[in-house]
Amino acid sequence: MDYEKLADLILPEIDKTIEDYEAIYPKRELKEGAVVTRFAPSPTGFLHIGGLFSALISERTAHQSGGKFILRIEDTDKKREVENGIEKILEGLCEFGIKIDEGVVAEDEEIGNYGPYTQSKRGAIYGAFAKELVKKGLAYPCFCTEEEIAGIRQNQESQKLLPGYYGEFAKCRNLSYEQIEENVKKGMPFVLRLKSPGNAERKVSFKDGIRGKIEMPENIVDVVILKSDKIPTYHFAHVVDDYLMGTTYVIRGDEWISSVPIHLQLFYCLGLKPPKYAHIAPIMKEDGGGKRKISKRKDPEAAVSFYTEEGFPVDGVMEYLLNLANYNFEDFKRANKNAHWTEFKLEMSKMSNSGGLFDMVKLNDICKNVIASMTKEKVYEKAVEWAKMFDEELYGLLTRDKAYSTEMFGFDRNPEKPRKDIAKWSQVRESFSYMFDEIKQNGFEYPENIDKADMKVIAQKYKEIYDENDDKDSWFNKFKDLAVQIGFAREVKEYKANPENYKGHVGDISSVIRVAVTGRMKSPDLHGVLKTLGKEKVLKRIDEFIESL
RNA sequence: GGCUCUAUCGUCUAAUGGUUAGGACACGGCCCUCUCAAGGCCGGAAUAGGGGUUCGAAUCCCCUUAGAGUCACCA
Repeated sequence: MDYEKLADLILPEIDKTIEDYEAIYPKRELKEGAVVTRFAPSPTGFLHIGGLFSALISERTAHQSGGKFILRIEDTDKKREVENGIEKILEGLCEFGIKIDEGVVAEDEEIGNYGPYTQSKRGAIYGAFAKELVKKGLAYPCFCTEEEIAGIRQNQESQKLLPGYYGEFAKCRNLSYEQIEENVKKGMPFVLRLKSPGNAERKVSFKDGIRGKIEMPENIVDVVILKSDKIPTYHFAHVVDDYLMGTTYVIRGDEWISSVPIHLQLFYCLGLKPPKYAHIAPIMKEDGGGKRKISKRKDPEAAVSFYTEEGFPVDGVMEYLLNLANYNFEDFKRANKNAHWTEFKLEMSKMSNSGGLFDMVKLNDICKNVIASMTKEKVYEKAVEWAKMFDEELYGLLTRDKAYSTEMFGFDRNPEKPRKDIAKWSQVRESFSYMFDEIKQNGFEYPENIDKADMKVIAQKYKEIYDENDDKDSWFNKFKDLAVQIGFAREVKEYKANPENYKGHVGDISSVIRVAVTGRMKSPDLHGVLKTLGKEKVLKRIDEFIESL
């Protein structure tokens, strides 16, 4: 058959060749060891935590090598597309500090010399590569209907054969030029299939960056490369795009691992050199004893917006992801307390090759540490940023008196042993509610071991000796003096040694004042709380407390 | 079902033929302490099962079991 003629028959509108495009997109000049990676999501909804993970791995791999990180949009399936899909992805990446060197940077904006980076705008390019395949006799039009394909499949299943369009089942493989021409002239829809040169007896092997050597049977299926609307399938688009864009390292989810033989074959048929591959395990979720891939539909925590809404610090989420990626990230953090996560050298070989469970508890811990290591000014800034978006009332309260709020975030924030209580900004409201009359809950959590009469005495007497200017030592000495005055032990130890001699101890004095002022039994450093609250609030609250008794 | 991958404390994992199988999170106890948090110390907790190979196996091989992925004109 005259394949040149066939190519012109089925792809008449294509007038450029692979060489033409190679001239438009020349080979990149990269320094030794520099890697080009890409993140290539479909705009089918919000950015998934697994997507962020994969983007992070790709971005790190590129940037720590001095290479480039590309964002490509794979919008070849219009049915699944979602409104603002691109924007949502961009927003998510930006939020978490993933920097894009090339590709789509806004709904209708791209940067870089290897574009367009949106697959729906690359039709002619795929056409050229497909036409080349037809000319080589390595691709052919297939006119089979959905029903026919289903029939073939059923037949194969009943015979327990490999399902798919291949070998003797590939009817359209052997169509003559005349038959094809007739079908085309009749306007019959067709797809373009690869005429697979594979042999199931032979193996292909490749070295995966994470899993090492993987060996699989060659692909023998005549996969579709161009759908009936001339839009490429993922397989074909991947090969064409990553070749032309100069991707040197394809990092993607491990659901692609079993299609590698197809991709390798496509590169081979086109006479192109394939990139390196690394397939990362998905993030899993515990589900009734078993585990399953974290799911967009069922799990709210699958969306990255969940983390921003909850107010997990961005760096905490990234550190958690890095921790999931490389076990030695923890060691790195221990050795470099104040280092930013971008200073960590991610190693592909240290990636786990089975999917780990997403551990919200661990995320919490990491986020607590991240917040604990911030200055009070930073905490203020971040908390305000979050509140502005998600808690208007809190935003108003925090910004009403910046100095006050900043002091509040400074409670127990000493550099050696920083207080670790909040993991996310949404906890600020509850944790610091007592600092604001507007959100302070009513009522008091009375200590159980102290008589109400004693509480009253303590509160009244404390009012008399309270001086908002006391430093911490003299402030606490007043508690001790007061304790002794009313038959409580000056030191907790004295009380423990002879409990029968005392009604209580100095700790009980502070408990009463703590409850009077904050309403609760637990609080950070009481001296700091009183000082920040200020004389007016303190006295008013003590009065309210006395009245409540 | 075919193909591929995986299997170490509850969880994430370290130990690439020789370790009392290590760490982190979580959990429990003690200490410190005006409460809480933090911190310090201590503790319980694992090589899926069965066969080999070897002086020696978590590690290599085989089988079993379990889980994951994939087998579209979806990505």
